[in-house]
Amino acid sequence: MEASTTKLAIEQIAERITDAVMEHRLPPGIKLVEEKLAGAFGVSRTKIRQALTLLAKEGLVTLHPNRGAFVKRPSAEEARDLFATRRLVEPEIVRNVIARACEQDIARLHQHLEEEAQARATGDRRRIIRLSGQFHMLLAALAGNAFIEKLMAELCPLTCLIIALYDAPQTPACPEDEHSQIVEAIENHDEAAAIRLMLHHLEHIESELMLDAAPKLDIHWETLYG
Amino acid sequence: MEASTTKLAIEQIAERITDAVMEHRLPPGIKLVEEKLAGAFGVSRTKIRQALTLLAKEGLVTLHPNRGAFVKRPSAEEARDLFATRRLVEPEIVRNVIARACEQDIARLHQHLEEEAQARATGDRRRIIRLSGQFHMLLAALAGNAFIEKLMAELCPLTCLIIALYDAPQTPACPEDEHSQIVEAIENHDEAAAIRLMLHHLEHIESELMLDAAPKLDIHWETLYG
DNA sequence: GTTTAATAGATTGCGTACAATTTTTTAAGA
DNA sequence: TCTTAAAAAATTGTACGCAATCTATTAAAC
Repeated sequence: MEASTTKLAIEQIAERITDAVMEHRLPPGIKLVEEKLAGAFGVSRTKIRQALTLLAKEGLVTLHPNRGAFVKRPSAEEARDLFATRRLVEPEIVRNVIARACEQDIARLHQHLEEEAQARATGDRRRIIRLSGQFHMLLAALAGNAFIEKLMAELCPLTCLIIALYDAPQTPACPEDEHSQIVEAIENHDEAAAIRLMLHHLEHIESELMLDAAPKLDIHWETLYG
Repeated sequence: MEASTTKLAIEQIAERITDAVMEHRLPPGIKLVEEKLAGAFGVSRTKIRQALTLLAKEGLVTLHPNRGAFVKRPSAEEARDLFATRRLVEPEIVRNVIARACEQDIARLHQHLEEEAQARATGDRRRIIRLSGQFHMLLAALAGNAFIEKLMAELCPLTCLIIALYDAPQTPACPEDEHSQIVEAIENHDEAAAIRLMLHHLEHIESELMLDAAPKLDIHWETLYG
């Protein structure tokens, strides 16, 4: 979130904030002060304001009138709704990717798996979380339906947020090879297997959450800039 | 779109513009000049600008850098993607509504059907189109999943836009009783029938579009304020 | 008459300033 | 010491103004 030399468009600002949320650098509930962001990005508040309305529409940020913008703290019910939506949509994504992915698309998937492996190897936990989300965004992009792609581009960052709030602290970042298995099934055009693996993967993530317990209350200031 | 006395929030401005699009008062491709809108709504351009970025994120408006905002002209491919998405999502909506709708919810549905009938009786074509879209938004709201509700709140106005672009001119507004039949099946907790009727309804709408022909090119200035 | 260039006009992009509101700090009272 | 009240500081909401850009008009050249 450092100041940059080139002028940033509001979408880019929103994207940078989204990345920070996905990497758990901006924890749920934290206040996003406009002036601070303006300073950090080297633009005026006007642009920050537009980026924040964008993120609010996206659902990643909550706007309290006269009180400011806060990174969303999804409720347990929202978390359940989110996974229900993903269970509905992602099998369709898998179907479409199998039906229309070309070699280049498959190559991109492999390249992404490589990045994930690398992040795991170097123990870069933040990057692992973000890349795990972005794997599903990439799949959605390859499915060739702009509406579903856009939906997943909203649901994945929110999923990262939910993990930040409800994940058991000792849980390992993400199952090592579930993404690879899905890609493998896609390559083999094994629709049934790919869907089964996808649903298993989603249920796996959701099951490790503690949605019945109270969400983590306060912000971990110590590790915020760790 | 007349000037109002109370101060409008940007969401309200966006909603008013959305309604105008749904009623085909703002046709696809028309330019939305910031100053004009600011005058019409009695606010400064700053707020209009935020409303437009919101609508652009929603997909109802296209933003051309330095050239302004235009009501979107969805391509045939986007139209097909939209209906594919609706065919995926709306059966799930029907399932959820059947599972969890209370009497009050059913009453709201009947109330809406009444409004539609009234609009049909008075021949208010604009209102019919908007209400037809809003029926699906209401169903989505009753399904109890915030993400699906939000998705449908974007897809329905876009559907109106697609109808404006690709509908055969002589087509009657909307099949008279398909909405009522869906509500009836929901009331009877007949999931299979409700889903079948919903899919039939969607296919009916899509089939009446001329997605293979070139979209209507220019704006009907004569009927714009009719 | 058509094309090209130059000018004038309109519109968008964005920073800034100020009012309205909230939050924090300080002080007084119980 | 804990409440409550008042003042100060910080932050948001919004309009305004100017620079940058695009569009339309006019004039010139061919």
